[in-house]
Amino acid sequence: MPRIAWPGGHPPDRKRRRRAVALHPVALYEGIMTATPRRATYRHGNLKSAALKAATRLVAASGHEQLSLREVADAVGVAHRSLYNHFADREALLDAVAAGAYTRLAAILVKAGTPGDYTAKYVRFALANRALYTLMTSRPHATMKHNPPLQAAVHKVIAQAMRIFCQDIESPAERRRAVMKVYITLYGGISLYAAGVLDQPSERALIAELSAMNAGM
Amino acid sequence: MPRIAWPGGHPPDRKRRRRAVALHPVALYEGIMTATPRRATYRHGNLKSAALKAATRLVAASGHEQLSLREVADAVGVAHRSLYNHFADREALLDAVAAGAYTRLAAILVKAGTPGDYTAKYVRFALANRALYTLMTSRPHATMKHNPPLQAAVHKVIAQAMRIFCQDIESPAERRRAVMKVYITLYGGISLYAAGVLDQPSERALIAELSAMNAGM
DNA sequence: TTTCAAAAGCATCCAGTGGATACTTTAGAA
DNA sequence: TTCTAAAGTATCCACTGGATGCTTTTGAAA
Repeated sequence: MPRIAWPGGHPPDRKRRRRAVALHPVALYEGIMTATPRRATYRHGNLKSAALKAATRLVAASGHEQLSLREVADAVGVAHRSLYNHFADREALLDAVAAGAYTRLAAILVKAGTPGDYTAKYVRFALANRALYTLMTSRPHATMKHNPPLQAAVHKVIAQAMRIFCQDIESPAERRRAVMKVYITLYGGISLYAAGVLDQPSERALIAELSAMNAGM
Repeated sequence: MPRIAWPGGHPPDRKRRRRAVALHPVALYEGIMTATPRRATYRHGNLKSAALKAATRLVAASGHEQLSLREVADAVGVAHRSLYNHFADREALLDAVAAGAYTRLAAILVKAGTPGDYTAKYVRFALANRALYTLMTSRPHATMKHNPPLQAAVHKVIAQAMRIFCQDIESPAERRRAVMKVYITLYGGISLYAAGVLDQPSERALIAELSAMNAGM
């Protein structure tokens, strides 16, 4: 069975090819038997970080449940299977997106000086990046334990809360307990607000409310 | 092109048929050209409520994100497309499951007498039915507004909270605000506990903690 | 400088999903 | 008794995440 050489395995499938041609009119000039590379070089060069950026953008736009690997691959001009060279599976990609978002959040919280300030910054980040915040809080806890980069990013956020909310508390267990009470109100409040259940007060009013709830701790 | 009559449209597809035979050895006695009905009667008779029960069981077992229509259809012995005669789409089925769960929860909360009692019953229900609780709280708020049965079921739960937590409050806006503060802590606390973030105190300890947080309201 | 293994690409395949279409059976009202 | 509408059915479609086996390219060892 004679087969012509083709860059990267078999010649492309008819159906997908027709769609590719429709999307890339330039292929019309190249003749039907010519490969239509998505890119000048065979190697992407920067695929991992490019994919991460694209995935982050897509998650922010449409939510992590909608995200498909093919969508990400298309965005960076690569076959969907190529992503598996850099991420074990879809979940691993989402974990990486979440880790990046936690890192960004931690960088913001480092600059917080008071409980009210922390609350305001945390709430503003969550509401300005709702889909990302949903992704961050949806990563299964068991998964995190086996994902050092993600765990480290989360830890940075928690460390800032400790610094701000637990200055006077000695016992580590008590410190952790106090932080968790803070997160209960933050997470509950943001979730209900984002879901539209809270009669839509202003962001400012929400922050004031949650600050007050956390004041006594 | 001659075609033999077949119950319900075209003769079955080769591949799926082979699998069906493998699952139902009784078909071996019926000859290859005989229809192998999944059920004695053509009409199911009770499909809507049977599908609802099966879907509820499957969601409770594996979570609503895993639920597939084919799984539900198989469980009640019906073609997956038949479910569309009773539910507009997958989301509508999930909405119905959620409405049923809210109704069950409301029936429990009617018997609550004090804030602590309400909190305990609510938390116990949520933790005993975690996957269902996740489904209930994940229904988009906008969807609820256009789904009267679901909205009514949710309203029953809120009405009980009003009765218990807002006896002394006059202003409707203030009553609603107070209830929302209660839900912020309940939802936040249950979510973090279920996610395994809270160092796993006992259910009893969680209830005590959340009751205390809601005491001052 | 050449060789060659491993990393990073690729087309294709596969089983599964939600939904669409066009068909048949059957209950029950006219 | 007839006949319509509701409730079944098989099949089709586009799409998904993941598996396989191929090819190109890089860069270090020889």
